[in-house]
Amino acid sequence: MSIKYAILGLLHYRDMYGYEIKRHIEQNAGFMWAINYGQIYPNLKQLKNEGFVTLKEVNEAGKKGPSRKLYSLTQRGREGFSQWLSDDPERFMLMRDPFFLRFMFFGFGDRSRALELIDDQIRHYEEQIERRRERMARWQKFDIYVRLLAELGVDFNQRILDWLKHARKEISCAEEDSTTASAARREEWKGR
Amino acid sequence: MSIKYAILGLLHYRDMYGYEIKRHIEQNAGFMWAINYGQIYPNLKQLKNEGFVTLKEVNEAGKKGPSRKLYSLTQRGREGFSQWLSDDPERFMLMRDPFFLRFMFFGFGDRSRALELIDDQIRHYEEQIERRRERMARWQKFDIYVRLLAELGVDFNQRILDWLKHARKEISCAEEDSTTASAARREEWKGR
DNA sequence: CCTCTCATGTAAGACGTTACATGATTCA
DNA sequence: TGAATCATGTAACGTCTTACATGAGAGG
Repeated sequence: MSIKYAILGLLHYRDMYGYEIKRHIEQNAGFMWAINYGQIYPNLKQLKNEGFVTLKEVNEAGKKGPSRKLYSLTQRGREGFSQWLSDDPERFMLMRDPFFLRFMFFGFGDRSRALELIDDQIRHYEEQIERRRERMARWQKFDIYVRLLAELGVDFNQRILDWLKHARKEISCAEEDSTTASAARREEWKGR
Repeated sequence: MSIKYAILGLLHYRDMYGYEIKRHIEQNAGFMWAINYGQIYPNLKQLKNEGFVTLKEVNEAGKKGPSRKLYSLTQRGREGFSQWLSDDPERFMLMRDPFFLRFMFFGFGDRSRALELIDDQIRHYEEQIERRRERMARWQKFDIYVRLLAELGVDFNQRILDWLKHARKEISCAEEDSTTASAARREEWKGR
């Protein structure tokens, strides 16, 4: 399981509390990690029981917002993390996406509905790219690894968007000719 | 849950048995779906109980290989699938990848080990691309949607490989200068 | 006063993975 | 005879998601 290690990783920057960890992961690794409290809090508890983190401080409510539990890395946590970091990673990427799965079977459904869903997807990725551009600045403060990942994230978004537009064109023109013209369009997309 | 719908989708092509369904998903949707028997067989059972598929035929052992259970779509299955296909998809893509997660924290570990892991990854994606090229021909027999997805899969692989090589260069040259030269290399990569 | 954001947590259930059990056929 | 592949399945375990419960502080 790697959420634990994601938490340990973040605690290298500074001591944090659960709510903050979630926000961090969403903002900085949102393109590869969906996270929720049902994962954060039980994992923090377990990490504490295993001696990887300690509860450093509890800000009681009434001072500045509600109570917070600040967690801190222990030596053991640092060592465990370090070990994990240099292990061989287990599995490789799966771009598991409910839209792509549907897409694979669009041929068994209505073409106009397929085009609608593609348009929704295009809109979504356009917004996504906007939001990501706004956040680009914040990543410049991080180290080279985080910046490189951010670049990859942006590039992926743009690629998917390009592909969606290419696919849309390809599909809506599917009648006219199914070999020559479409092959030309495929080349056009590849050439970017 | 969408594995059920992936199964219903495949049964649109022809009647199939569990083992065959797994093989199909691995070969044709392997870049987005990891599948195992622990999912296939229980799901087939459930689909049968819900009336989406029927057991059409049982090839007993001893004739041509071990016994097979051929499943077939019912009218209800066709309708349910059709409904799902035109629904709005729920979530969006996460490229959840244990390597990328590690990568994000390479700054807290050993740089030479990081470079080793990157090299392993480069090797893996190079092999992956080779294998995918060999399979490219088989996708030409499918409809436009499957072909478009296959194109995306290939493109993604290539993109990740390019990025890994770019990252490797960037990291191994990280001492010399941390602003001018790296900015130039970043532009170089973006410009492809 | 009411709603939003901040903050912590739990419980139930859905989903996915791994390991195991079984047995036939094919090919070396 | 032994190993590989084909074929079906289950049980245990781990992970993830969803929904719920609670309550303080800030701002309109």
